Amino acid sequence: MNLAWDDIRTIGFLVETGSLAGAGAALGINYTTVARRIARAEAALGETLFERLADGYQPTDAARLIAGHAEKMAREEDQLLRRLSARGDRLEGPLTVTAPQLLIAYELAPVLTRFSALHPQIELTVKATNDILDLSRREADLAIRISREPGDTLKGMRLAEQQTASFASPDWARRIEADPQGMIDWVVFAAMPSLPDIVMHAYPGSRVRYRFDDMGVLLSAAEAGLGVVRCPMFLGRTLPGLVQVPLLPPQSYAEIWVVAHTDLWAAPRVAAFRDVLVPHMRSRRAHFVA
Amino acid sequence: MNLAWDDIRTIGFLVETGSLAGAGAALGINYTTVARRIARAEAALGETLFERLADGYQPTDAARLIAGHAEKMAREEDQLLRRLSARGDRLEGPLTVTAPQLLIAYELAPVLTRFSALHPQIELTVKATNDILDLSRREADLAIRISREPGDTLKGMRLAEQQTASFASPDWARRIEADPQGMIDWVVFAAMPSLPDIVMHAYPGSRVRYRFDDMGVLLSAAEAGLGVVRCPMFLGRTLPGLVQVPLLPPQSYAEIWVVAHTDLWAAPRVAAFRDVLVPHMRSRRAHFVA
DNA sequence: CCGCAGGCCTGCGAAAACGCGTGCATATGC
DNA sequence: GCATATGCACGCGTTTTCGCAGGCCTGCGG
Repeated sequence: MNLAWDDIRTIGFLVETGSLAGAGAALGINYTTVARRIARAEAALGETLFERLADGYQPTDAARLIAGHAEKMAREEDQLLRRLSARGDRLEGPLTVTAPQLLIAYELAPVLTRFSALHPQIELTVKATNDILDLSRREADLAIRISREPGDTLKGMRLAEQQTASFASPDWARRIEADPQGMIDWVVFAAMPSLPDIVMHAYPGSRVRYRFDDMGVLLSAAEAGLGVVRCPMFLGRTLPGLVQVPLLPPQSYAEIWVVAHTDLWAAPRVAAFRDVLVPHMRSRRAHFVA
Repeated sequence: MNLAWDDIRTIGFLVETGSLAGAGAALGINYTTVARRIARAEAALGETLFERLADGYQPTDAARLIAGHAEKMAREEDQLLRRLSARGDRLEGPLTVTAPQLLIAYELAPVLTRFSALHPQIELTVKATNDILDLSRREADLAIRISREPGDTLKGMRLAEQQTASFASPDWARRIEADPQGMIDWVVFAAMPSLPDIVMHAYPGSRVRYRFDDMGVLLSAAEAGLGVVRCPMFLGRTLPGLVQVPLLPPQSYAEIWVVAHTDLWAAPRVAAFRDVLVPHMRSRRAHFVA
């Protein structure tokens, strides 16, 4: 009764994904190989680990037990890899950074360029996504987040405070100036239930014209003149097709933070990135507030 | 930079044993394979893990770091295997029991016979050794120990109290009875520094004649008439060539315990063994004390 | 000085593991 | 009712991994 560690790992992935194909993709191997490893593990244990059903592999209690321990072993591996990559004082090798798309596109691009120029030996991977990647699982080494909390086992540093305001195309801006009490179209984020009371009270002609579930599209719509948008100061100020309109006074918004796992915070590559990022953001602090 | 779990495990063994051959033996694989896995891991990490020296593989800091995490992963695997083997309500499969040689030879043999007869489906392995096997590492499922403490993460049950007394060949017994103040030879355990004060005081003719580092040999020497021996009651009473002599009054000695890891204590196979062991020992309690 | 043992590297052939393509079963949608 | 997508089993050929045997180096003891 001997169980290979790689088979334990495979069982964990299969329980997690629920299908041979899913586990294979996650492991970067062919699904046939997953099936063979399961068969081998079952033979080694003399126990059935999965029921072969029409819609996939259904784990037995034994498989779930193994998966639980595989999870813990995987956490241990994560920590090992973090510590390994934190070692070594050379500024070379891979570095993965994540940040929201719009922040990268309109604010951080110069930081990336400058960093690459300064450290050509570091292979920089940028994950532009609004998803909160799991830094414990090494989905990224460093994250720039729009959130007040650095997170659980993470170390963080505040880069900037932010405010939001209302922006619109120059055409809309002129119209509002001419007739503040007239009809005003807004384009809003899909999740937002309705316009703020303060707007409805001061500008009763306001109405929601469009909803979008993507901030980039939302901003394009505003630039195209579909209506007024509420967005962070830095976006409204940066986008060429938008000007600020006085419908909404500047409101406090989530701060911008840079965070990394405690194990990696002081690692040379991560520190080098911060050394470019932090001065840049410090010099642009005024850009994010009214 | 991807590291196979089996390679992590291999690195752990190599750091622990210090040589390819040792790690290979511990893993049950050819040492050439160990060398290849190390080479593969080094390539994957882009880092040297071992210095190839004349007297073996010397781990670098990185290898030691990996080995530390491999250790934790191995503990996790141990726990997994314990829990897996504790599952299942069938009385079949492997069971490993350890106990001191002399206890097995002179006291537990009937227990083993009876257990095998009762549960022929259970493949019983008996490790007869005075070494304290690590039950956490699954070196055995159940241990019978002569010690007052069940141990750390173990669950235990006292089987019997014990006393020691002095025994010798019938020849020596007669000689002592005839002339208690005459010269009396003792055979003692190598570790014991000298005869107890109580003996030297009441029988000043006592002297240490031989020392042995093995209890079995020590008893044989006493049976052969080389001298008086101090040993547990049950041994002196059981061995055909020995009779009790009044030099030493019965003294309290370490108790006999049965212990198992908490995870395994209630497992069917382990419980079944206790169900044979405990009544047997209970019925023989008087055998172990004066 | 030389044989020997421990420890390692290398090349070769066998064995195991792997990826791919094909085919089958079931569920889903038009 | 038929086409399609998902998910898996099986067989084949290839790649990788493994064990084995021979040889090299070093330190040790006769």
